[in-house]
Amino acid sequence: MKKLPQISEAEYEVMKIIWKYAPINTNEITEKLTQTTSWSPKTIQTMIKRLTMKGALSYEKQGRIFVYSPLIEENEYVGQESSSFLKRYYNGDITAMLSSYMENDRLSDKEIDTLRSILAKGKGGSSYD
Amino acid sequence: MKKLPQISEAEYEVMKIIWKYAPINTNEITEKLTQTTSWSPKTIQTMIKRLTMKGALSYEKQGRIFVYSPLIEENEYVGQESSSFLKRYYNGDITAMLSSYMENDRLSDKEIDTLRSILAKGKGGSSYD
DNA sequence: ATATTTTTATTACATCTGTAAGATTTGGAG
DNA sequence: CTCCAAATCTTACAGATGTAATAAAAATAT
Repeated sequence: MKKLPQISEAEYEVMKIIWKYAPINTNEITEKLTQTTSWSPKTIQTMIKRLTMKGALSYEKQGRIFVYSPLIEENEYVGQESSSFLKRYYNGDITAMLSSYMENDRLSDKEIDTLRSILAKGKGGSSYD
Repeated sequence: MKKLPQISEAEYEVMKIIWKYAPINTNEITEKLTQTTSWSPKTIQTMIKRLTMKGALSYEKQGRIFVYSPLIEENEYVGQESSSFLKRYYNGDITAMLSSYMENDRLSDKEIDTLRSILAKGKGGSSYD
């Protein structure tokens, strides 16, 4: 697997918009983000620029404006971040995370149910031989 | 819940040692960390200093040396980080994370089994009334 | 008491990030 | 063809982080 670029927290917010709406131009990105954040258009501009420099975005010139598309997949990126998060805080063990959530009562009954049914779809129950 | 200090990635490595071995002095911390990292003792010193300034560590002078103890709980800190991770990447929904792991075949059979049994301990199965 | 060693404190510096302002380029109006 | 408004590019700057080196303080040996 190729090495994904390092994306900061604020940059990630920009990526989310682009993943959702690409191809999308600067103004549209700015419009979406000013609704959910307090960033100035200049700040958003900087984020977009940095993301293209980092190789996270490609753009196509359409007349005067640039239209952006992601160069990395959301799925892949989130997967990488998840795995590095688990490694750092749970020794790479997702069962340890769940376990900790259970023990600290951070799961609602509904969530437990949902998790059970997600896991039920797995390859065979544990009672098979 | 009180606001925990912001701890960087490298600082967190230091915290892990202290959580595990506290009360522990500088030399012992340095010894442990040079075994697992490539940091110079000076660097480790800086981390310790910053952590005390941030209010993550307390120390007690024992003659010439300082002996450190954590001021924040590992559990609490990891919990906070987990929750902010989930919020950022899975909209705060841990079931979404698990779901994504299932769908991308990132769980081994063994892990699925373990997860099932962790969840089995929850309050009543979904098939009860 | 003083020199030496050990420990802690101060300073350094480049990169990354958040947060923009200012400069420049260029497509479109006239 | 020229000028303007819009879009992009360059520059700025403070705080956090990684990574130490240097300076100062203090305890111990002599």
